[in-house]
Amino acid sequence: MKLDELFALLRRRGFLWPSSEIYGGAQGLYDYGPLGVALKRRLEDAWSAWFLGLSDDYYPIQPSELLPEPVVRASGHLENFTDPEALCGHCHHAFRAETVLEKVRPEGVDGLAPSAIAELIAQHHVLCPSCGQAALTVPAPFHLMFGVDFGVTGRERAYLAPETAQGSYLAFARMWDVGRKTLPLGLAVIGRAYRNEIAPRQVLFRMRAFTQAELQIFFDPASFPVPFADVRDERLPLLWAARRAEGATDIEWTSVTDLVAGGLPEFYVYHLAQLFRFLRDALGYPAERIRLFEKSESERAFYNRIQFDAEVRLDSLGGFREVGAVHYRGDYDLGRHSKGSGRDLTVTLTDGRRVLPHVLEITFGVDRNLWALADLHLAVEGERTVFRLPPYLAPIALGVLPLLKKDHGPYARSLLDRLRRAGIAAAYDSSASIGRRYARMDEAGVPFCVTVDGESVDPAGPTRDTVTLRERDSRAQERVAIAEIPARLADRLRPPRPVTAPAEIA
RNA sequence: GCGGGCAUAGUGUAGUCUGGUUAUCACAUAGGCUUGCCAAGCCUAUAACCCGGGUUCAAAUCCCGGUGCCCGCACCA
Repeated sequence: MKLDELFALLRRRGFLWPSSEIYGGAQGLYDYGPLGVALKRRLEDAWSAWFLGLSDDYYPIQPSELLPEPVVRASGHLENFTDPEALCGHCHHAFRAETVLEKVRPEGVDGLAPSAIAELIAQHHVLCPSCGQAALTVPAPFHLMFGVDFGVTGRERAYLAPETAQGSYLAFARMWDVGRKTLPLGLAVIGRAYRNEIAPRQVLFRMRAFTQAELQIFFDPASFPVPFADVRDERLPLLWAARRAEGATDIEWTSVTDLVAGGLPEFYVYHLAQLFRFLRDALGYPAERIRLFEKSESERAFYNRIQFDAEVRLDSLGGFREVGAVHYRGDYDLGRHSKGSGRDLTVTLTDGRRVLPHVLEITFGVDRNLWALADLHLAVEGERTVFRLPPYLAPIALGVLPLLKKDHGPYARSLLDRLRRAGIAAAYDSSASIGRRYARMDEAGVPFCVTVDGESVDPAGPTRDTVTLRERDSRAQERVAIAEIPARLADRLRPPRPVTAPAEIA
């Protein structure tokens, strides 16, 4: 489906729409409606079930979304947007103003206002290094982070977190004390992050406020044991940086054991495989639409030693898009915050060694994956539109429909209540024809419907208290006793957990 | 930010060039009749000219400015 078409459908059904819509919309901001909220929550629950299920030493936390200025100074985020840029109005290339002006002003341009820099460029007739035209302009400084006044004096600054990871680094010391004082220690955050993107575009893929699910694993660089047997038979769809440099774009399915033999650390490959499995097995992305894109040294941030982005091929966005990643960040983060806070963040292990833990980060874009779920599972099949979400992700699990509103409505109402009490996210619909209602349920991704008919309410008959249970994907119907419904659906409404290898028996 | 294109009910559209009655049609939505398990039919209802200014007796229509979206480029620690 094309982007416009998919977005229109999601908006019409109340999954999501542009924020401040009645004012024409706010760029890069989106609101979720009832179905969107429910889908997002189930996606987050599925993520938690999977990644917290990897180890008893991985814990959820919920850090603040507001970071005091010293924190973002230490993390490096503050310095990274202070470089004024010079843009060429002719060829549209962008350059660091400092680079362009290094000959006429060797002391640098730090602290100069954009207007002052523009004046320097004009005075010295600086030409565009790329096309040679005198068309350089200096736009107002671009702030990646949203800064806010903090405290009553207004002199202190705080920033909306540009990534949730920082909260985990800040919480590490506390969680070390709270926990079992062993490594590895994983901290999982599902939270909002904020970036003042230059050009928000492509709906949920470039937002100014978005939700990330991230797992930061702190580990001893000398030893990070993982249950590698759990993934030993897995093959991963890789796109190597070196092969890309040669112009190749084809995916190479490679076994995880070969990856380890090729030099990647076992702990890295294990978690990369788990991310791949989550996308394929829990979110139901077709394996052939997933690829693991290795970032070359120049493409990744300097502190990332190994980075593969998990990408999914989406028709609505015309190609592969990043939906998650695994970063080996070394000791960069704790090192920066150790220096910035003045607090020693090294820990003493049981063998007496003091180490500054390294970080493995598994990051996952919640909104992006919500979009990917819609792109990959929402299908127009002739007259029919079906949202084939895995049942445990469906916003509504069960539709309760009276075949005839008058005759079966009251019974269906009380059935609805009973099923809700059993913990099933059920919805009632009595309007229009039964076929139309099934169609609406299909479009909203409801995996199951029960229909109350004359047989259900027949006081004497043997079919009393039975209903037809309809499955979205097959449209098959079956007559079942009401009492059996919760048990029948329970397994299919629970998100999957990572598969573990059977214990080896000596 | 730059270049190009687009903007009419919830969705898709007619009307715009060539200004002129109450803005077209379909689907969707709500209620009713009918119907007894897959978007059937009939009746009724709700609902739109992106915003601001200008020209004109009169603007959805012409002009200017703005905003938003789409595509490409740039940007995306």
